[in-house]
Order: sequence, then C-alpha cells, then structure tokens
Amino acid sequence: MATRTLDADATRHAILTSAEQLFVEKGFAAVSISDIGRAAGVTKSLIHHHFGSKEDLWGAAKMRMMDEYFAAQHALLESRGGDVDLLRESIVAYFRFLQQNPNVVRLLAWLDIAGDPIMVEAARQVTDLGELRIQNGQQLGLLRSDLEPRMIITMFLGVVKSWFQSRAMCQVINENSDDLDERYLQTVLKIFFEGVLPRP
Amino acid sequence: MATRTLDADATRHAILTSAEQLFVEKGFAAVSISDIGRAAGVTKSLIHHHFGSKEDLWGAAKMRMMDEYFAAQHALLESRGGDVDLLRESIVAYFRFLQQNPNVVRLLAWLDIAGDPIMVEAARQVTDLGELRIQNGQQLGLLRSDLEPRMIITMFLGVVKSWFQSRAMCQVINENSDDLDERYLQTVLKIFFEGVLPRP
DNA sequence: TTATCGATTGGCCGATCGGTCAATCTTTGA
DNA sequence: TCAAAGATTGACCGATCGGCCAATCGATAA
Repeated sequence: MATRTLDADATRHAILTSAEQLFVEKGFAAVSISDIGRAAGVTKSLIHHHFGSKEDLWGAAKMRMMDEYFAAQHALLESRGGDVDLLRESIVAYFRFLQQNPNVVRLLAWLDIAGDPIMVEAARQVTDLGELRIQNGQQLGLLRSDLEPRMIITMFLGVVKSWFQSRAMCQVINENSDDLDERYLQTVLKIFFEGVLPRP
Repeated sequence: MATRTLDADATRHAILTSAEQLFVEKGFAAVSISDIGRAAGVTKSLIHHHFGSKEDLWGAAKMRMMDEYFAAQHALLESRGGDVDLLRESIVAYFRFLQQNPNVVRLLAWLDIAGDPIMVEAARQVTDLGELRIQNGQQLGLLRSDLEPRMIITMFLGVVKSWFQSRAMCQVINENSDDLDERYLQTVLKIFFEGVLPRP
C-alpha cells in the first residue's frame, strides 16, 4: 500500500529536482540549502538527512543529469555505420538534444568552468567510438584524411555547445529573430562539411 | 613628491588585481571580500572604501578586463581589407589572444553563464564590422554567398572560445599532448575554409 | 496494541557573510 | 605649523551560512 503523507522517494525526487534547477541556474556557491528546501517545500534538516552534505547533494544532482545525458548520447551513437550521413545526423541530434535540454547546457558550462572531471570517463567512450567512425569514413574516402578524428569531434561538440551557452547574448545582437537556432545549424552544417570557400 | 607608505592608486591596483584573479577563478558568489583583502594585503573595510559594494568591485574588475579585451580586438579588426587572408588571420589572432589571456577566457565563461549583457554593445560593433568584411568578400566571389555573415562570425568565435573553455578536459581525454592547441587550430582552419569532405 | 524504525521538524551551533562606523594614521595645502 | 582631507584599521552589526541534534510524527511488523 502506498504511503500517503510520508513518501521518502517522492521527497528525494522533489529535493533533487529543486536542487538541479537552482544549481544549474545560479551555480553551486550561490545556492543555499535553505533555498533548495524552500523550493522543494521541505526543511533543510531533511535535505541533510537524505543527501548528506551540500557537496553530496550537488554530486547526486550531477549524477542524475549526467545519466540522462549519456543515455541520450549512447542511443545516438548506437546507430550503425560510419558514413558522412551519420556524422551529419550526429551533429543534428546533438544540436537537438541541447536545444531541448537547457539544463544540460548549463550543467556542461558549470563543469567546464569548475574543471570538474566527473564526466571525463564517459566522454572518453563517446570520443573513442566517434573516432573509429570517422577513421572508417576516411579509409572509405568519404572524409578528408588529413584531419585528426579527435579534433573533428572536439570542434563539432564545441561549435554546438558554445552556441547554446551564449545564445542569449547572440539573440540580443541579432535582434531576437525567432529562427536563429535553425539558421545557425544550417550555417554550421554547410561550413563544417564544405567550408566557407566557393567550391572550385 | 610621490607618497611612500600611502599610495591610493597602488592600493586600488592591488585590490583590483586580486579581485580579478579570484573572481575569474572561483566566480563571484564563491569569493568573499575577506578573501580579496587577504590576497591583496589590505583590510576589507579598505576595499569598501575604494570600491563600494561587492557588486561594484566585480563591475570594476570586469571593466578593466574588458578594456584590455576590446583594445586587442579593435586593433585586430583595424587592419584593412576584406579578403580571405584577413578572415584567416582574424581567427588566428583571436586564437592567440585567448591562448595568452586565460583570465579573459574565464571571464567570458562567467559572463555567458550569468547572462551578463555588459559587453553586448561593444561586441555588436565588432560583429557589425566583421559582417561588412565578409559581405565584401562574398561580393568579390572569395567567399560562399549562401552563408549568413553574422552566423559565420558567431561560429568562428564559438569554435575558438569553446576550445579554451574546455581545453583542460580535452587534455585529459587526449592524454595531455603538449601541442594540442596547434593541432586544434590547424584542424579548425582546414575545416572552416575547406570543410571535412574531400574536394572534388 | 505496541514497539520499532525511518521521515520530518524546529531549534541551536560556531563561522562567516557583506557592510557600517568611529578612531587613527598619513599626506598635503594654506 | 596646523588644520583639513584622504587612507587605513579594527571593532562591531544583523543576517545567513552549512551542519548537528534531540524530539516528534507516521507507518509498519510483531
């Protein structure tokens, strides 16, 4: 029988959700346990009871967001093949994922700025797999062979991530058009695959 | 005659320098006035005396770093011409500037994450000027005409900025080679100008 | 029914926060 | 020479921080 007034799992879930939102919005140092308790509707003592210290709570919140992130990325790279279309689809899929998960975008920004190595291991797996795919495409003559696969991946990840991390500012500069995301994505795809120079 | 034991300008300079370093390193919320005072060798009362509130000090520190940033960027774009070489040289120059000014890299990250519009006006000037240059190159047939100049600039800025903001993590993944900067820059230049596809 | 265990609360702790204020010290101009 | 102005200090303020603890509350098994 489900408990009515006391539900530890629901409480933990509420705390984690509020912690996630506040941490990615304002950063670890700018959020207090009281803030999170107020947002979740619980006492700060209860937060310590369920999650321990503030750092532990931040770690738990990061874990939950990263699980979501890597589940999406793993499903993305599970599609087989190593041709050009896969590379293009990977970029688009990564773009869509960050577009629909602004909290992930901000989490990545906080991890970068803090030098947090929490997702290095998992990122290495993705990088290694992508490297194999690109090498395959290079051997088939579908991709230039004078480019380092890891650098291609780094550039493609950075070009997508940086867009969403500074999009708010770009929107101001570009007078707040509503289709900036699509125009940026199309520009990136064109440049990434064909360059800015006219084809001879 | 120069003052010996009391030098307000030198004190302000020392406070600003310590504030800059700590703020870009740990972020505004994670640094206290006492921390800055300890690093600068002064009392926190003296900091309030010279700079007012903590937000005022952060604003002054941002201003001093941004002046440096825009002086460099202005000098960069002052070189005349609108051809392909200028675009390439602009990318390299921006890359070198961020490479030699890690504090600026971190400042840009904090501004992005806080949505701080402090440099929007100045950034717009740079963007507008670059847009004219690229349009010129397009009319001369030196650059593809089916790309939006502003989006080209945004992508080029993001691809450089994101590298230095996540370079520490990339170094771990790539086993800490010492020439990663150069290898990334060369990859970016190749891809940016010629794309990842083999030229027909 | 009752004993037990986890969930939850409010109160409390020492430390530190940003900020203020009066007093002291140093420099400088009349 | 001396008073005014500015630089600098240490003490102090209320608020809030992360964290701890005893007591209460609710659900459940014996």
